[in-house]
Amino acid sequence: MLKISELAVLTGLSAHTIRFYEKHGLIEASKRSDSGYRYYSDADVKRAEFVKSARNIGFSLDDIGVLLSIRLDKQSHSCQEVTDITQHKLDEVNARLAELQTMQQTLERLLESCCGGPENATHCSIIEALDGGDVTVARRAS
Amino acid sequence: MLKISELAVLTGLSAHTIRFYEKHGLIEASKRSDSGYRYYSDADVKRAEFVKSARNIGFSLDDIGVLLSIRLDKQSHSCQEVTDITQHKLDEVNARLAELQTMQQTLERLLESCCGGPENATHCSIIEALDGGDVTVARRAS
DNA sequence: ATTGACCTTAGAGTTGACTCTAAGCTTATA
DNA sequence: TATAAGCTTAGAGTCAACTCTAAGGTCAAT
Ligand SMILES: [Zn+2]
Ligand SMILES: [Zn+2]
Ligand SMILES: [Zn+2]
Ligand SMILES: [Zn+2]
Repeated sequence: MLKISELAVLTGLSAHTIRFYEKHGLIEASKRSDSGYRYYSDADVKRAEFVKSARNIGFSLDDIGVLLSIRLDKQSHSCQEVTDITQHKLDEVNARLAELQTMQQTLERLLESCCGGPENATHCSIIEALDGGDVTVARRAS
Repeated sequence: MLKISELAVLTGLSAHTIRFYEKHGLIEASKRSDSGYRYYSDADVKRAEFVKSARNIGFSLDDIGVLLSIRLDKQSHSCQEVTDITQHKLDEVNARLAELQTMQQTLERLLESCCGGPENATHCSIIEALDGGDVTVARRAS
């Protein structure tokens, strides 16, 4: 049975974050000492590590809640439910990637066009480009 | 001289957002009617379009404030100041791109491994992978 | 017995960029 | 002239995921 700071070291989450996740139903301490201290069993640790893994991949806390409920009762859930969540996340990631790639290209193009020197910016092609409005549009969809 | 809703149509920003940007020093209405209505000159429109362009590229409102002050007095600023901001933004974009690409790969790998079918999830390789913790790590740096 | 490190809680604060509300003027159209 | 559409303000609310604070209780070691 680990104390919260030990679980924190193990997972790389802060104790604050662990309590925060508990409040949102993601992590549990199966035991409490008489004084109220949280104690985490092996199963609790596994669960916390599951949460951390899902978080690392980029799943939202809400998604993780659903994934946890599937993990907890695999019999009552299908692979399709799991792939639905995963595919949806991938779609989000791809959409954001496309936006960022457009931004990247625009920024690179702007950097190439500007001399970057110490002289004054009266001739600056970046300022000109922004003034002209001839920059590619790529704004957040979500 | 345009009213705020006309500027909104022109820029694609909402009137709310235009007022919000004004509060943050990004957009100005050079005239007000006796009743207090904002009126935007051609120069104001250009400025608003500059802001919109910079926003489209992904610059933060703070960055845009700096870019505007350079635009306003090009004599006193250098191309280097402009490229510094641009390069810094590009660095951010590249860092986030790397994270998202890792997420993308992991999600794709997970999706390939799962049958996605309607049968129950007792054998689900996605849940297994999250349980095992063998997922690539790619979390936000900023 | 006294440090000092660790734990508890409820709840407030942070970030960035909006987004909306309420209450009340103003202006344009019919 | 009445109705609707549009404008004003200050200020509150939203989102996600933390992050921190205050005030106090607990525990291990000296
Ligand atoms: Zn130059
Ligand atoms: Zn330049
Ligand atoms: Zn399956
Ligand atoms: Zn599966």
